Amino acid sequence: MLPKQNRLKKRKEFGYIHKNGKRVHSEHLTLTYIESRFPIPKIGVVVSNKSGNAVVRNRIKRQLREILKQNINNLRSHQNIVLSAHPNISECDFSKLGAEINYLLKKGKRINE
RNA sequence: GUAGCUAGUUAGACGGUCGAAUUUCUUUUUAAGAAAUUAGGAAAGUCCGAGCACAACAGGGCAAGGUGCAAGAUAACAUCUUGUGAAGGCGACUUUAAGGAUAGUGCAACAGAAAUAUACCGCCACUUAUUUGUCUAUUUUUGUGUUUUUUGAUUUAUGUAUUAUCAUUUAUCUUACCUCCUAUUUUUUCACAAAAAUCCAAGUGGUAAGGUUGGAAAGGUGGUGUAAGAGACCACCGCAAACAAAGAGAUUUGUUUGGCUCUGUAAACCCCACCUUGUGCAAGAUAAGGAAGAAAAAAGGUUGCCCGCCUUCUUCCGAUAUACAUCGCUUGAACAUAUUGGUGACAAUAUGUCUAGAUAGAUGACCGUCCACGACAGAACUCGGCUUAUCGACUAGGCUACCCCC
RNA sequence: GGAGAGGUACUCAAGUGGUUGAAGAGACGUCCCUGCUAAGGACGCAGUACGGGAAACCGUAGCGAGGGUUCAAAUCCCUCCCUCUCCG
Repeated sequence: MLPKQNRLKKRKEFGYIHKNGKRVHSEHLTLTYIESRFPIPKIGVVVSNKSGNAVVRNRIKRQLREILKQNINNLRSHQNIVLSAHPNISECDFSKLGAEINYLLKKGKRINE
């Protein structure tokens, strides 16, 4: 799990980021990000109801959070990130998800060089 | 040994690295460290029943809805247990929305003479009229015209037969392909015309045996009986009612009586008996109000309606603004073990335990080893059930049928 | 988490037990009309599966799926599946 200070929590925050943020896409994921005035980066994960039943959705969320946790020290400060999964996400395994997230973070220039 | 029946249990294991939530303790002061605990048999579907919370849920009536063999269990139930009836299985055993159709109403297409009541055909008796020719029907003969095979569908009759089926057979319709394509004759079928022969009507009453249907025709089979017939009578079977016995009861057994009353449908309306206030934790609780104006008849609330009951409104100003919070929230019809009572569901007593409580939502991610290679699947206020999904593994000094050996 | 509504042809849909060939409209296909197209007109369309037949045609199943009640179910009852809406 992510530490509590790094989580996005409020419904308003998710709505604001979805409305005003910039997006980067890959085959199974979408990364939405926006600048913020707090130095600590905050991350939220979204998996829709169409991806599968509750067990599948929970496992995907855990795997995505685990990958983000490994990269959290490399992330640039002053930003909020929402990672959304596409409905066919259940095809991917752990290593493929990690590759996709790295690709997205580099493409969106979210990582400290 | 094979095939089953019943009742249950379980739902990968071990190790390493990195993390999350709750509680407690310690140190430091907002963080860190340690320890303990951290998802199921269905957590699911939300199909029933309760707790709990709020709303004057006081109360009465109507409407609406639910349940439906008996006795019991339970906080309650559309649940469970033990029995009864019915159905299925060689059997162990399983399944069962199983009250009332003689309280009333409705519906029952098509077919059929007739659909819950009738009397069309037929059968029988009696009375009246009466042999005539027209019509009609049948048969025979003659003449004219059409058709003639095969397959399929529908249909008539006969035989076997309880029916069904099967075999033979009659007629009509459909027409691909093949053969012939000129004419004549014979036979058969149908249509038309002519001739000859035969039969003929109406009414009253009795009867429900027979009449190609249909899911269903109002007891069945055989006999007696009769003008013809009939539960009109008899034997056996079946149905219904009353009585007696057994049982707590559903019901069972026996005896007597009955055939006027008697089709099916209540998962159609309905009747009988019993039950139901509504909304649902997004329930709800915790806060800051003040001023002015209107007002006794209306408005609003209380369940769908009526009675009844309860409350009061409008405007302006201001406060609260991470209320996106805290509580509700987990000690409970709880769990484990033992004893006792009960056929059993279950209950009582004793001892012990505290065993998820998140809020973008924790209970995990990755790696390694082993095996049978891991199914269905994720708590969201809490319980009791039902239903549905599910790779497998295992248990019972349990039970049944068949086969083999002693 | 809680409360509801619906499912009939390619699409929109009618049909609440009974001769049903399961209305109707659009779309689609064929033909007519026109020098050509559009519009218009006619016909066909529960168009599927299985069995029989050379064919015409006949029989059975089929209204989201599976059971039940009934002589008879798209319709009545039960259980599942799918879609949509509302409650901060």
